[in-house]
Amino acid sequence: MEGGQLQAVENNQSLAERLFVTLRGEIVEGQLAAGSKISEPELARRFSASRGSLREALMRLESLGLLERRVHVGARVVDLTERGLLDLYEVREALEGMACRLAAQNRSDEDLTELRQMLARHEQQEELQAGKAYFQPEGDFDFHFRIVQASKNDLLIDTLCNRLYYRVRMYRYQLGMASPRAKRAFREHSHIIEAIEAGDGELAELLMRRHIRASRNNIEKKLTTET
Amino acid sequence: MEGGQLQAVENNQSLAERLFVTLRGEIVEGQLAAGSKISEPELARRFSASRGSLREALMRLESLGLLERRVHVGARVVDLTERGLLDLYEVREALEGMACRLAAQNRSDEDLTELRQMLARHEQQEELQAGKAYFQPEGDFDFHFRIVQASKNDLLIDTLCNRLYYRVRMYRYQLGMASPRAKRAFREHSHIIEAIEAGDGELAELLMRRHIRASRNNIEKKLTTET
DNA sequence: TCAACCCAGATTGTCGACAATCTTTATAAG
DNA sequence: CTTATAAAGATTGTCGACAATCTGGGTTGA
Repeated sequence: MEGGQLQAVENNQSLAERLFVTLRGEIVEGQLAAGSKISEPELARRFSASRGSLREALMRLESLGLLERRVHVGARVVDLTERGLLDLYEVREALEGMACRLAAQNRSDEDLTELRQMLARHEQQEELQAGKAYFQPEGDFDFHFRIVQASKNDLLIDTLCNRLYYRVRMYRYQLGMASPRAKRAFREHSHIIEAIEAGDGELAELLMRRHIRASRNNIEKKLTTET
Repeated sequence: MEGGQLQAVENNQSLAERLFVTLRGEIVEGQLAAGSKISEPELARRFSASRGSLREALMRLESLGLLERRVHVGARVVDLTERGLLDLYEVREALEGMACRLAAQNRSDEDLTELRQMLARHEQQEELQAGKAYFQPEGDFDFHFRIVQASKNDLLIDTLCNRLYYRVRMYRYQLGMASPRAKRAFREHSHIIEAIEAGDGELAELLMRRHIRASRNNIEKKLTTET
């Protein structure tokens, strides 16, 4: 348990905000173990901050669903369950499907060119490390992320990119989720972009939902056979 | 601006929690006007609470999307825009559609009987006040609410019932949304329940999405003709 | 031996005060 | 008269201390 370095982030923000960002990272990457209890005094000492500022950060983490607080008992990091992971996939299927439908309607030309560039980069990476058998996970995130932004629905963007995003990353880091085969994921992404370019929202939604559901089924199968 | 009565809620909760619930109600019903600035010292005095406790309540409200805070500037109640209302419908279409699909799979027998009872009550009410031309809005909420709970997906339930729910109510109260015709809404609800009972998730999702999209289109048309 | 009760220690909730920052108003220069 | 500058006032962010509550261990009684 090191003396904590606060990330610089943006220097002009509030202390509570920096604490929030730092702790969020530690929870996602598992340095603050899933299921473990949070001691306010201890964490406050570790960052040389007051309990008040720390508490503000904790409450933001709670609203992200990264920890649970109970009155007069304290905060615990959420624990990762198979059920929670599968639930998350179902919500993503619904929301990202809708995001694709809307992106096909509302995308700007700039959105489209950026998506195409991103896809090209992924293809290069894939060819370079063809043997490596898995996709850059961050690249996959970026792709989904970028599509959501093209939907132009602020509530949808906030829900997916600010609220569910970190939960997804937490599962990826700590349950080391099966990443779909690079080749197949690449082709699916490619088809989704084509549907978006063609303005076919119905197809774009269908493809994205199938894409996400395939991942979910993959995980579900792996979990039921392993346990 | 009255001296504020804190709702009893549950007496054994924290002060910040009670402040949160009270303020949430005032924002939803418009007593704290949309778009208006929040003065921490003023509100704290009004409830005879410290600024610290009040700030905790404000932060929870922020995470509900009911107010926006900017560093060193303060909090404002969100303002209601047509765009925001339409965005909200799109997110609900995606999430409640998925909730219906899952409810068809995962509902308990108890869920189903409660839904049927609820529908029966609505039919009675409707016959009683047939001329009144509009549905009890709370009844409609309850119906959607109850379906979501039958989905058994905790993340979905939390997102819809704890996060989006109050935003929906806020728009209903303050923009006095067009409530769909009672007769038609009732029939649509009835068909949705039948699909859920039959375990036909695909149909249930389709019907719910159509149901919500019809409301959205109704609003959209009304807004574009009025302005 | 086991259960209920009680006490001590620690943790969380709440408060008031101080420091940093923003907004507004008044002033002065162009 | 307009614009820029600067001081004053108010608001927000941060802190440390006190009160209310929970947790764990020990004691007492059946």
